[in-house]
Amino acid sequence: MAYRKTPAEISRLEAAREHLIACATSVVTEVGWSQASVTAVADSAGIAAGSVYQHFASKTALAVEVFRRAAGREVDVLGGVLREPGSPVERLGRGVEVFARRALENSGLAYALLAAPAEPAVGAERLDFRRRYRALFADVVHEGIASGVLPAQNTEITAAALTGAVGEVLVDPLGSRDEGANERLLAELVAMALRCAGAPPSPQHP
Amino acid sequence: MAYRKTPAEISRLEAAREHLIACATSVVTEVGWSQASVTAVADSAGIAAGSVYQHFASKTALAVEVFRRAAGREVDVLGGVLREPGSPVERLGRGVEVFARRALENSGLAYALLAAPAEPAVGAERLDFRRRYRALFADVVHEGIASGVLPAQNTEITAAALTGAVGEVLVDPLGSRDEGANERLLAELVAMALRCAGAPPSPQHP
DNA sequence: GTCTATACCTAGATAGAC
DNA sequence: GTCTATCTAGGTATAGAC
Repeated sequence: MAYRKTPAEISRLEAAREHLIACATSVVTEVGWSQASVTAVADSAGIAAGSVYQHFASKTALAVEVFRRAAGREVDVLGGVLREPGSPVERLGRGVEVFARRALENSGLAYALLAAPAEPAVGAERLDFRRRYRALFADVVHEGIASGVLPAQNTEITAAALTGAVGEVLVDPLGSRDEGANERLLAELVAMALRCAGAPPSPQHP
Repeated sequence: MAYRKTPAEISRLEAAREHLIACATSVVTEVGWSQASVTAVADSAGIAAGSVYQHFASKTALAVEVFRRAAGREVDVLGGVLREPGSPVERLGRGVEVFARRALENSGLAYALLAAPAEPAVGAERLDFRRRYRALFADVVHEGIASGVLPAQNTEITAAALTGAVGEVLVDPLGSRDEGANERLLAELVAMALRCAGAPPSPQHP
């Protein structure tokens, strides 16, 4: 009679795998993809380098999994915000604010997702990630055009600009990093985003 | 009596060095930083790998020089366009158009300068490069505000957004690559940039 | 299943002949 | 000064003991 894994064994394995992914994510967040060697990740997870290969066929496979998990969370959050009630312009503003706020608060991860040097396989995931971000923004802009609150425009370009703008501000943080400065930065980013989409100037952003 | 290099010897050496830089630039443009090994660059220049070290102390030093030359040219071109006669809004539009056009026409180089995975030393140069681009845009936006044709805004953020937006469109080219599409893309990028800076809608971009 | 030890490969850099 | 040949370091992946 063939041996079968018990549920307990399966969940132990999965837990180990999840732990490895979580530790790898931390390492990448702290030192970037290029410095996240198999040895460094294994050390962080408290296992031997060789043991990594019990869970992933290659370092690349692990890196891709790490990227997909983190990117998926960010896309889900942004998607959720953009689907909340409100006018397209309000939702667009909140979406940009949430995107940027999360990036500022966890800049290591944001940098890893958006810009940090990485191997080609991760680069391909990154392209897909940015496309999904742009698609989310483009949908809201499109809604705004359809409902007449935004002028006609190439929604792909506006969405790409919003993604690129937040990324640019993030990668090379402007000015100081104190709390007040971050809040002002966010407000000004949102104002810029609304202008970019063609929303009429609002009294609170004179 | 000590030996001195003759002028002819000096210029021959400099010529060899320049040739090496030019070939390295080509290689980087074609295959990116990470694939531009010393061997590949030396082959391209028609010399042995070891001979590279007659001209540069390390691969990193060569890479930095390649980056600085190319980035310096781009900054000079953009600076020149932004200083030509015209209103701040006109100049801003032309600047974005020139930036994007050059990037589209030589996308390999633009990608290498703006986004391609690279070693840390090149990454540092890239940060500086992007800062210089942003400073140029920020100056024109500032002029526009001072002369009353643009609304008050954080010029650093607007400038960062313009840089990021063009980079984003560039790194993942939208749509087809035929001539007409490129021209439409450029027109729409410029329209987006002017909205982003808060320029009033013009009749030619309804 | 996990560890230790190691094989293997790539790529930067160096030494010595010519 | 340039080439050929080689050294070395760092990192992925594997083999075999436990």
